[in-house]
Amino acid sequence: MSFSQRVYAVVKRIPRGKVATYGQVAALIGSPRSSRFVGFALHSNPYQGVVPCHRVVFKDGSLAPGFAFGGPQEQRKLLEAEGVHFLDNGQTVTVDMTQYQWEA
DNA sequence: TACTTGACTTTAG
DNA sequence: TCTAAAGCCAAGT
Repeated sequence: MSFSQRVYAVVKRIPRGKVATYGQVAALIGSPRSSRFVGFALHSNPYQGVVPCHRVVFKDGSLAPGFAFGGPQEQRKLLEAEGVHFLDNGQTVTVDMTQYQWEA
């Protein structure tokens, strides 16, 4: 199983209504410092609709700016549709990690 | 075939 | 406490 396939396998395990961080996913596949490639693997996600890459966020709960989907707004909509609550301080929009972070 | 790049995190200064 | 740099690994050029 390739590195990217392991990434997809882990991300697919994230339940609806929960989110995980890049570092968390990287740690679960055995490479805690490979978070950069976790993002890269999701970027070239061949399983759209299968791998919920919108459930993967930054360590602080914020979303990837300008890259994901149609932008962070789109990712936010997907997560809110699953019941994930966002904290909007006017500047940045972040997921409430204390409540919604996935505990593997 | 080899080099560069990329949705990041962590550690050291 | 804040800033800077290193490290991870596969895909694209």
